[in-house]
Amino acid sequence: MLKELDPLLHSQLRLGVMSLLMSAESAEFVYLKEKTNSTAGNLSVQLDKLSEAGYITIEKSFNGKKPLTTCKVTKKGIKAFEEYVNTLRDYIKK
Amino acid sequence: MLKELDPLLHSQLRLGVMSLLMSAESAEFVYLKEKTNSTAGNLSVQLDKLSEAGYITIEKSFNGKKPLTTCKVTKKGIKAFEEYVNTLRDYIKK
DNA sequence: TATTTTGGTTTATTTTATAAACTACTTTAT
DNA sequence: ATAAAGTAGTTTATAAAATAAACCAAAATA
Repeated sequence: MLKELDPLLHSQLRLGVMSLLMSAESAEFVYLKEKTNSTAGNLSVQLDKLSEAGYITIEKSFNGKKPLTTCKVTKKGIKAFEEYVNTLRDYIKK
Repeated sequence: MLKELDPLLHSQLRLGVMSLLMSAESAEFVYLKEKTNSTAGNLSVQLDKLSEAGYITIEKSFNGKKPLTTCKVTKKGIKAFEEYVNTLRDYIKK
C-alpha cells in the first residue's frame, strides 16, 4: 500500500521553497519568489504555512530601508523533507 | 528556475494510480482502491480526470454479474509520468 | 425476505491554491 | 516639492481541487 505524502510538502510551491532552502543555508523572499516563479501573495501565504508547521523560520529585518524577509529550514523541516522524498520514491520508481 | 509540475499528476491519489499502472499492464478499480487506500468516490473522480486527460483508459465490463472497471495507462500517460518524474527530480535532489 | 456487502457514481462540503487588492515605504522623474 | 512608479511584502476574496457523504443497483448472506 502506498504511504501518504506529507500534504504540507506535497504542494508545488512549498516543495520548491523547501528544495531551495535545503541547499542554501538561508534565502530571501525575493530570491524564493524568483526561483519558484510565484506571486508575492502566494509565496507569503505558503511561507507562513511552512513556518507554522515549524519547517522553516522567518526573520524580518531591513536591508538599509527596505524590508527583508529571510528564511531558513529547521531540523524538523529537513527531517520532514527527507521523509517526504523517501515516500515519494515509492511513487516514482519503476 | 524551478519548472512547473504537471498539476494532473501532482496529486497524491492520481500519482499513486499512475504509479501502479506504470508497473502493472492493467488494474481494477478495487485493486487501485486498496493500494492507494482511497475512498471509492474520490477514486472514481480522479480516474475520470486521468481519463479525460488521455493519461489512462477505463473499461467497464462485468466479472460474472459484478461490475468491473479496468484501467490502463496510455502512451500519453507514460510520457507525462516520465516528464513529471524528471521535473520532480530537480525538486528532490540535493 | 430483510440486511449487508460489493462496486461503483453523483453531489455537497471542505480544503487548498491562486489571484486581486491593498499597505507602507522608497526611488525616480518633473 | 510632488506626482508617478517601483519594491517588498500582507490580507482578503475567488477559483479550483480534494475529500467526504449520500446515493444507486445488483448480489450475497443471514
